Amino acid sequence: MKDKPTRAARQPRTHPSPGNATTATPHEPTRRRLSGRATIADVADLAQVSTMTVSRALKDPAQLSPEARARVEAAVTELGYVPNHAARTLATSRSHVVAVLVPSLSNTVFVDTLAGIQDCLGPAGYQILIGNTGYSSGKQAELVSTYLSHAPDGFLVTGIDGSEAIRQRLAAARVPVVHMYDLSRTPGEWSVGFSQQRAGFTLTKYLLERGYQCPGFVAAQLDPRTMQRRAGFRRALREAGLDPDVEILTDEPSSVGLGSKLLAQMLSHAPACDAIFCCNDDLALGALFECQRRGISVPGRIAIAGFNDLPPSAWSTPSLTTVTTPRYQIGFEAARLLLQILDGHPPERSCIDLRFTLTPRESA
Amino acid sequence: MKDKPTRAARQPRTHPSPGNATTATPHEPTRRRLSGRATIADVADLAQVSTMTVSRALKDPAQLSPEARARVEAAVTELGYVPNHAARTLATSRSHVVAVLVPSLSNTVFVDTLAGIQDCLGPAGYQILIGNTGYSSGKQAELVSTYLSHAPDGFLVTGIDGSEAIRQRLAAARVPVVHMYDLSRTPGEWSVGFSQQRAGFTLTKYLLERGYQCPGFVAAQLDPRTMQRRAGFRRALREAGLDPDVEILTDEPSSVGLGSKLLAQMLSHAPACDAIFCCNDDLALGALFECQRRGISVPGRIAIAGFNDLPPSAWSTPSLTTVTTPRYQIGFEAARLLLQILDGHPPERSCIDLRFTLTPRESA
DNA sequence: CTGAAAGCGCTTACAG
DNA sequence: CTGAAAGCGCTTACAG
Repeated sequence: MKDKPTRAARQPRTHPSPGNATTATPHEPTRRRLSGRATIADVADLAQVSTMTVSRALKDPAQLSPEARARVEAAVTELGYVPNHAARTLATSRSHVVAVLVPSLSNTVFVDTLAGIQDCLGPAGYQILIGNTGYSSGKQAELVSTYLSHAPDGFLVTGIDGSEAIRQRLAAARVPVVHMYDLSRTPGEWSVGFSQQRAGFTLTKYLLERGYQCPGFVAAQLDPRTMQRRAGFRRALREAGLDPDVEILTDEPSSVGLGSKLLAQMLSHAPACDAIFCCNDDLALGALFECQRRGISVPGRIAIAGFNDLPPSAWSTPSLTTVTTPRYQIGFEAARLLLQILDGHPPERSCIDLRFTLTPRESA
Repeated sequence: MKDKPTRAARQPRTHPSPGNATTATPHEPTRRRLSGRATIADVADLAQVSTMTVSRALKDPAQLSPEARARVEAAVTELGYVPNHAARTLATSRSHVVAVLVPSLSNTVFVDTLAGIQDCLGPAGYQILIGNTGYSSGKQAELVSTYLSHAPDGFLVTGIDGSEAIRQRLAAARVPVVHMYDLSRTPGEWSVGFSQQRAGFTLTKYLLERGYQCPGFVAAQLDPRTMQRRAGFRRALREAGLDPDVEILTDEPSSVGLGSKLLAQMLSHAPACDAIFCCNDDLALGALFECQRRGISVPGRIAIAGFNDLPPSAWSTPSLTTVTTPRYQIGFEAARLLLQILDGHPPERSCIDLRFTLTPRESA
């Protein structure tokens, strides 16, 4: 009696009658759980092997004898067996979930990045939990806590930059974190992106080379990446001996409508401004619309440049000069880096620079 | 010996020394699991109650004596205890995960809907898994399978419309499904949205009332919702005794650039066309850009109307006449409906009509 | 109001 | 190449 295995004691189980070992023979309906799904034990019974053998068949079929493998495979398809993730997670303490924190989804920027993440992580069997922080560090902290309870295997984040407290919670949880979009200067911190500062510098240089005398900087949201672009703008102007303070900054959320508004402000506060560097394409598009509304010629009276190269920017009239950013690649490579870390093969460089491209078009 | 509880047999556990029952007294470091996280057993030990009492304290504190509750609460905060979702899922066969299938994230339409879903489901303790089907029914089938293995408590879907096979897999899994965006005509099927057909009809009627003689329909992607709008367009033209066949349809993915291209096609194929109904705002914006490029006056020579009222549409020059859709509300209400179903309190009506609004502006 | 026991479905050493 | 046992961390009846 004391040798009776736990499994049998836990629950009566109907077995296929011992006689029909061949898969072709019809057998009694296999017992299912409440969930309605077949379990690994059902497969094992039907295939006449132990649950472990089924487990092995699933993760490394080569380990089995051809016969056993064939029987397990047949049982799996016959029962429509799908592994239960919760059970696997509990047993392995690997959730195969990655938490992704992005500051916004309202333009295509981070959506492209998510696509890259999905394309890398999906085939590797990972699910992603997407948290939209709305550029708020309170929301960030909240999401980190929530996701931590799901025990993700890793985090992919944009814009944790602000809060030291959040960084510490993440460190305490000993979960690997890859930062996206900017290049980290903190040693030992993984990052995939490009130099926001250099991108801002490059675009501004371009404007100066085109002969604009008084470029201005227009920005909203004012997240750290935007501020880096601004730093690049200022550096270029200073190097050229020009006034770096022609700027309109607001922490309102970025939008096309806001771009219209900010263009108007720039025009009235700095009438000499002959070119504006908008910290993103949405703002630039709004600025362009406002110029059209007022009959102001672009780039004749004022040049307009954006940032990111969103899809509409190539089609507006005039088309928008901008900086093309490797958004999809950032997601894909950040995910790939995380996978390498999780597999115990971290690369040497902790900081992957994916670069940006200046894309001159008609507006500047 | 045989009475030794399983837990003790499984793993040696260090208890706080029996003497110091008060929470203020320092105690030995509590044992943690490999995962590094405290477990319910750790909390139980520290609070000197059973694990079940902790479990109760977490879900219904009122059930406990004030003393026990206080000790559990103190232990929870001291250990930073966070419940393990995988264990809870396994024990309850409720995953607290909802799978959401959307056809695209590349404009703000479904992003708004996701926000609504999050805002409803997040506070209720649910996580969402977001699947982007890319308007492909193959991808749909794939995502349904993948997500089914995560045993979501429910599905929120847009555009399963196509495949009967997918509908059946979902039905077989006995998981509740709420359809979003159109109103289902299939009895017993939950849906939250508005009548796409009526919306198409209403916008077309408006164009006719404004005196346009030869409206045309421009559409891409050709998903079922787009085709419903087209049906509304055709009905309105037929009722007016006009030719409903002025149309350019393509199954290419929708984009601003494509809008420019399709406007050009319409102009050359149907020179008499004096108003176009674009099946979404991206297409309409592209069409507008193309008119600007060609120096064609809008709405003078040709009127342009869009669909959805995306944020830029209010700001273009001219601003875009369109149909405003309750995208956020659709997500929120669909999620709320799902929650009601999961709680065993389904509403009587299976079909929730959230309506649309005609938004006339400058372009038509 | 509180607890002992068994179970959820899987995997990890450890044997053989 | 294959299996018995124990464990992952929680909850659900069932008792008292």
